[in-house]
Amino acid sequence: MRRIKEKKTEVSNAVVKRLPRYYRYLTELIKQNKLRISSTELSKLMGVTASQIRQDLNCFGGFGQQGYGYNVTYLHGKISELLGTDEGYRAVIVGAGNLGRALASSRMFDKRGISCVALFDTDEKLIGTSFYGKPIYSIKALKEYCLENNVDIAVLTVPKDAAFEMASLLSQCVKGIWNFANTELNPEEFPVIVENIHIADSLMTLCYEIRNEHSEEEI
Amino acid sequence: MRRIKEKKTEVSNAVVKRLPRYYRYLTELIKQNKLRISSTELSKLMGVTASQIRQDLNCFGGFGQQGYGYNVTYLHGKISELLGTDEGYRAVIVGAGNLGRALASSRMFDKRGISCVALFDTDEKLIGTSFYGKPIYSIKALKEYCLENNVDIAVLTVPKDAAFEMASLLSQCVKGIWNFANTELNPEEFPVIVENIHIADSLMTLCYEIRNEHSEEEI
DNA sequence: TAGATTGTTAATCGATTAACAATC
DNA sequence: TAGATTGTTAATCGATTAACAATC
Repeated sequence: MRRIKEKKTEVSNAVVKRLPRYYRYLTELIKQNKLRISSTELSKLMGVTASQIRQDLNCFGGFGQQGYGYNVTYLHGKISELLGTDEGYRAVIVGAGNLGRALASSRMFDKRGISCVALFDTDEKLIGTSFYGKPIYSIKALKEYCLENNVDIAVLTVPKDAAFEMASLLSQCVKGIWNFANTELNPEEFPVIVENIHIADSLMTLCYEIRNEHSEEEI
Repeated sequence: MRRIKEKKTEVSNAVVKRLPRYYRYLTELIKQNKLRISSTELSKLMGVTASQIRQDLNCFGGFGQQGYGYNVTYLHGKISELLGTDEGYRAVIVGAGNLGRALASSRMFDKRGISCVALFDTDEKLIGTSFYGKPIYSIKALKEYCLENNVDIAVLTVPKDAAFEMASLLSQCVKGIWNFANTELNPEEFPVIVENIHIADSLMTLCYEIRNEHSEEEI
């Protein structure tokens, strides 16, 4: 029998949510042919403290070198690994409406080592066609397709009312659901990883800030 | 001379970012004809503590009543107000690509009291046409249009390279920029409210979790 | 070696939770 | 009135920052 758990006292959610941002900045630095960077320099670029950067990275092990800083390519590689970009994850988009198609046409997946392999919909007019080189299949074929093709991730862009049922089905054939449907899927109810995304929440935050900025002046 | 500031010791960002979620749950409760709700009941529904709900709401004043709880419609109205849904904000979409059109076709804006009035692009083939009843204009007309039509919000869905220049222009004619471009606009550099949104970050978080869930088993 | 910068511990800060008096 | 539940203060918890010894 092996050891019980790897997790080094379980990395906090706050840290995990910052990883993609590090990933983006490091990708940019590589493009600029930057070879090394210190936590202080990166902190200025990103608008965070150097302490936070060192603390964050050390949750996963020592990626830097005293007196030198961090090797940009090496660090980028390590963070990519943490985020699973080298796992060759495969994704499908469930719901070929405007949002589903916008996601399908973006280079977001490719850039992160994920293959977006197909779309699924109920619309007979769409089934059998393709979009940006990706086939659109009937939702009836979804489960079988995912199991046979080792699909890891389902991007859920169906109408609210269909979301729960679809998530139940997907729980049986994928590892994670990226949910754009305008309803929250309670992660406890599904035996897979669920990430709910509510784009409009950020729009409302923006409105809150606009409103507050301007009401201050009136007082 | 009036008082210096309204702000009741400035509501924390953590609280503000939770408001849209309360808003969504309350909208749902109204649909279900629920008249009143206690913080305990709502906490179970949302998977947070009752303490947090009461604490959050009290940043903005007493919306409840001892011994009774919260009137759903009243509370929904108060939160709507905080989020500016009754301000009649007007938005334009800058960039009529797949994402821009997906946003333009969604009911997200209407549902939150925001009028999405037009799209802008550089593509001559699109200029002069309309999409979901919204006109598509040349980006050359952007500034003048925003000023003349009292546009409050610009949704930025242009390619990365054009984002900075566009944001500088928009700073002169709108109150807030909702930035989907794959680059971060430093809010300090622009004299308007900027909300950067990186959809793919949430996808990467999902990948991180999938990867960690499954690697645990191997140990 | 001297200088730089990490890794890591300890101190601080802020956010969350618990508790309960106020009051409907 | 008695019961329920808020508003609010105090206690706890966790996350961020500061400091510095380790070391490249």
